[in-house]
Amino acid sequence: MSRKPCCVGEGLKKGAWTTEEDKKLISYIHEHGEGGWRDIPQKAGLKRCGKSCRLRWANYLKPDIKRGEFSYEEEQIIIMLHASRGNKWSMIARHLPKRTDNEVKNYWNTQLKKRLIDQGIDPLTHKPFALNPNPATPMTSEGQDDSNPSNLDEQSQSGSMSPKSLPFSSSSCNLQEINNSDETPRNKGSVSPKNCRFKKSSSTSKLLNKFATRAASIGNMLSASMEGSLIRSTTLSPCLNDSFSETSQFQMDEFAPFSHSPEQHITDHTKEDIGMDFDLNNSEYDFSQFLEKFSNIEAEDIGGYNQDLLLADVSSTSVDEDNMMQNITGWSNYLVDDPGVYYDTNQDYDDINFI
DNA sequence: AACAGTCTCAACCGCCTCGAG
DNA sequence: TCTCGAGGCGGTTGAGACTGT
Repeated sequence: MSRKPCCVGEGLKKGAWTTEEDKKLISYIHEHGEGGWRDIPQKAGLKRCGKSCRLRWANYLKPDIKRGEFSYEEEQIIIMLHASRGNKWSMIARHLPKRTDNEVKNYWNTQLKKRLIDQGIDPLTHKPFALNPNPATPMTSEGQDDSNPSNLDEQSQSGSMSPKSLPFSSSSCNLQEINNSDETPRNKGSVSPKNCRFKKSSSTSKLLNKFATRAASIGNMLSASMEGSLIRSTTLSPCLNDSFSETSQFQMDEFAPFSHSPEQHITDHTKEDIGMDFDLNNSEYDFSQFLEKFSNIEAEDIGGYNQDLLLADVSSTSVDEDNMMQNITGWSNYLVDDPGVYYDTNQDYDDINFI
């Protein structure tokens, strides 16, 4: 059995729509409403197939479509949802009011994907292409010219520094490199949420800030624990304390996403600093629990954005330890690595730890 | 100014899903 | 339960705009 193609027919027009055609379609839909797309062309006097009409309406003519540049918040949402769900453009678009799946898809393919590649991250897996065995020369604000394309290429090829993400690169929060270092993380690119803060311009940013902080912290803990060489709490606590106190005022006691066993090689001191309790010996973690906990924190403080919408599509998938680690590392890197990242003007570049 | 290369995004294509009969 | 078709979805294409030489 073969299905006849939707859009075959003599004299059917293809290609760009004219304003005249647009007017006809708009007029018809205003009068009769959406639906029954197969019959619309004939009734509206259009030499187009119904499918083409539906697409034209849905992607372009619909009155509540938002066009133009994507905001910082929208970018972050796309990246997060793509990381968790892949190329589910319609699903992602549902989280971006007034954006169409086609627009989101185009934006990903033309902008975000390239940006991730520039940063040495595989846009398909959302993981680094490869860890850089030779960390790039530490960066300073001096001598960096973002507008210099040759600089950009070198940086992207090194996989260590995103031109667009300066001064806060993903590298500055690269957990694995931190753990491979003999030096204290503080001196060699520790995960410092304070240094990797988002704009505070919106509720969504606040939400993302919190998640970034959490993810980075948890990533640190898991990574250190799995290597059996836990970073001393003194190296972790400053950034955590800073970030938690400044960005969220979390009630840390309430946040214990993976709490089960007290038996682990995390020192009590560290746990205290982190403010949470893990069962690192448990082979599986329910990542959705983490998200659920996260979404419930300071619900009233999130403002207008619908967290449920953001988190609704995160399935309750149990992941193994490796996946958990990769997810957290990847997400935290994304969340702190963006050209729109807020830079605290009270802070010197010297305070920023680059690898 | 002319040309070539690159980028963007609207539109198309073909497969999939789901509901009606 | 099966068939059929409308609508939905993601991948791909290509025309036009843009940029560099």
